[in-house]
Amino acid sequence: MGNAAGIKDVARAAGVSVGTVSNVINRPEVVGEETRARVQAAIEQLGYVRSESARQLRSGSSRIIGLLVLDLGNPFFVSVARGAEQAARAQGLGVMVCNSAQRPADEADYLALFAEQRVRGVLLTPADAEGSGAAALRRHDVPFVLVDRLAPGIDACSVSVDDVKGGSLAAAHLLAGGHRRIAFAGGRHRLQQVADRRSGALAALEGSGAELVDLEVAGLDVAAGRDAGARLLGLLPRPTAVFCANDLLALGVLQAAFAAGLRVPEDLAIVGYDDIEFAAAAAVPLTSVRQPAEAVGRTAVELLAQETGGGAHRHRQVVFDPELVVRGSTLTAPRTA
Amino acid sequence: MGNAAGIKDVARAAGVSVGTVSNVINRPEVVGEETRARVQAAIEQLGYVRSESARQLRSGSSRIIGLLVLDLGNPFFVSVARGAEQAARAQGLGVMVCNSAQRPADEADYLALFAEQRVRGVLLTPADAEGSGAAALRRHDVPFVLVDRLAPGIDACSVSVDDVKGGSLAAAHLLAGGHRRIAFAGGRHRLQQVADRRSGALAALEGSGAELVDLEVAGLDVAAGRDAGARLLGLLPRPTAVFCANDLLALGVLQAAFAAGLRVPEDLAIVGYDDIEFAAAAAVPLTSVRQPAEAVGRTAVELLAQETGGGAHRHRQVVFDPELVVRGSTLTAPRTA
DNA sequence: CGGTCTGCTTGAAACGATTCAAGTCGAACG
DNA sequence: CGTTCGACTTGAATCGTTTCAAGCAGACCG
Repeated sequence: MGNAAGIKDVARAAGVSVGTVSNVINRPEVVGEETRARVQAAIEQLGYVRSESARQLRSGSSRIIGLLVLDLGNPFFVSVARGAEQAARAQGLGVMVCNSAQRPADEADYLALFAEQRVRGVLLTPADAEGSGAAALRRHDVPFVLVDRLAPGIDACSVSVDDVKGGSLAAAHLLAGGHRRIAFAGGRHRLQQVADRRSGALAALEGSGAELVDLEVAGLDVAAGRDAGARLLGLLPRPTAVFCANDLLALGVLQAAFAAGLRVPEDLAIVGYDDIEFAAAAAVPLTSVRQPAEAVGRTAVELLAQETGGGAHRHRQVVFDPELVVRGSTLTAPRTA
Repeated sequence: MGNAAGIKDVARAAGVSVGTVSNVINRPEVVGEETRARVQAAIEQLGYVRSESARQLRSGSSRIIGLLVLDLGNPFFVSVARGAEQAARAQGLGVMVCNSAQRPADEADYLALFAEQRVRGVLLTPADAEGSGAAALRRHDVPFVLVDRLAPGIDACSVSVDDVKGGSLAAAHLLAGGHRRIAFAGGRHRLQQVADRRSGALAALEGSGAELVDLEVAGLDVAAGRDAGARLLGLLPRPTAVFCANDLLALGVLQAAFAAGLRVPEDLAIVGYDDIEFAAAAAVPLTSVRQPAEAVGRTAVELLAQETGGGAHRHRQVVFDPELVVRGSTLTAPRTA
C-alpha cells in the first residue's frame, strides 16, 4: 500500500541515478541501449508506476481534461462525451466526465474540483444562462471550451450546433405538413438551447398564420415529456403537432399520446430534437433534428488542444448545422395516399 | 497562467506562515479567529486554489475514484454511474467515469491511467472473462470493487445482480406464455453477464420440452440487435419468442421485426434486459428484467469506502435481485381476450 | 599530444502542499 | 516573582517526480 516503489527504488535496483530513470521514461532516445534495458527490467520487476501527482507538480501540466455535461441521462451528451474521449485518447489525454444535472450548484462544485486538479482544460456545457461557470474558469485561468452553446458575450472558444436553424427546420416541416396550431414542449426554459430552438420555430412560422403554443416543462427528460403530453391533450383547441425541445421529451409526449388513445401522427404529429438512437426505435419512429454529437465532442477537444498548445490563439466559434430526419411521427400515412 | 497564487503567496499577503494557511484550510478550529479571517480574506482576494497534486503527493491520498464501465452508450451503465456519483459526492469524492467499450485494450489503458493518478479506488465492470483487469489492480495494490459481476475466483468486493435468476425469470415468463421455441439473442457471448442470463434461461426451460435457440450477436447494441433480428426471421421453424441479453438488442430486434412486417407480440414475443427508460417508450413497450442500477453504483462506492476506510476489511459480495417487468411485447392482446 | 566533440550519465534544485516538533506569548497559579 | 499551562504560530523536512547544468569517457581531428 504505502510501500509503492518510487523512481528512487528503480534507480537503485538498476544501479543508475534517478535522472536516468526519468529519462528512460520520458526521453528513451537519449539513454544508452544497454542502460535502458536494465532500467526497463527494474521497472517491470518492481511494478513501478509513476506518480502522476508528482509529475504534475513538477512539470506543471496535467494530462486530463474535464468534461462537464448537462445531463448524462441524455444520450446526446453521451455521444458528445464519446467523441471527446476518442479525440482525447488520440492525444494521450484522459477525460474526466462529470454530470451537472443542470444544477448550477453541482456545476460549481465540479468546476472547483477541476480547478484543484489543475486539469489541462475544461469542456463545459453551461447549466445556467448567466455564464457564471465560465466566469469562474476565466478567473482561475483554466482554459475552457464551451460545448453545445455559443459564447454570448464571453470571449472563448465554443462548439455548438445552430439551434435556431434546427428549430426552424422542425417548424417548417410541420408547417409543410399542414399544421396550423403547433405546441412547443420546452416553454420558456432558461436553457439557451431551448430558447433558440423555440425562436427558430417562431421565425419559421412568422407570417404563415400558424401559431406556436408554449408548453412548459419541469425538466428535459422523459418524465417531463409525459407530463407535458398529458397537459397538451387538455388544450383547446388541441394543437395538431408538437415540437419538442429534445427527444426525451418527445418520447414522453409520445407515451402520453398513446396512453390517451391518440394516433401519431394522424391525431398528433411529433418532432423531437437530437436524433438519439432511441428516437428511431420508438413506438412511432420519431422525426427529429439530428445534431452531429460526436463531432461536437471531438472538435471541442481539438479547440482546447489548440488553445493550450501555446502560440498565439484566437478564440474560434465552431457552429455545426443540424439536419432534419423525417420518420413516422410526422409522416401522414405514406402508403395510403 | 503559470503565475497562479500558491500557499506561500497567501501566507505573505496575510502576514502569517505557510503552516498557518494550511491549518486554516484543513483544520480551521485550531487557528485563532482573527488570523483565520485575515487568511480567508487573502485566499479570497488572491483567488487561491489549492493544488490537488501537491496535496496528494504529500498526504498520499487522492479524492477521486475511477469508474470504468463497459458501455456508456447503454443507459444501464449511465444509471450505475449516476448512483456512484451521488454516493461519492456524499463523501466528498469525485468520480472519473471512463468507457472501456468492451475493449480489453482500452480497459488496460484506463486502469493504467487510474494507477498513475493514484485514485482512491476503482469501480470496475470487467471487459474480459479472464479478469486481467482485476489482476492488474491487485498487482498495484489499488483497491477496487467489481461492478455488475460476481468475483469468480478473485478475492474482492463485488456488487452484482443475479443474472441467472434474471434469465430464469425471463424464460419462465415466456414459457408461461406458451412459447416452445425461444431464441436467445446474445449467443455464446464472452461476457459473463450474458452467459449467466443464458444459463438461467436454460435452467428455467429444463424439462419443459421447450428449446432455446442461440442467436449470435456481434455486439450488445441496437445495431447488433437489428442484425440478429434479421437473422432470426430466417430461422426455420421461426422461434415465437426471443429473449435478448439486454434492452439495446431487444430494441434492435424489435425494429427488425417491424421492418419485416411482423406483429409483436403475436408473431414474435420479445423480452429485454435492464429495463432502461427507453424500453417503456419503444414501438411496443418492452417486457424487461429490471436491475436496480443506481443502487448498484451507490453500493459499490460504499463498499469501496469501507475497504479504503482502514480497519479490518472482509470482502463482501452484494447481490441484488432482478425483477420482471411485463409490458406489451409479451402480453398477447390483453383486451381482446 | 592537446583539444573538441559527442553521447551518456549524474546529482541537486525545484514544484506546492502537509505535518510536526519546537517556539512564543499571556494568563493563571502557588 | 517564578512556573506552568494552554492557545496559537512557526519553519523546516518531506512527498516523488522533472529538469538541467555539469561531469565523464572515449573518439576524432589537426
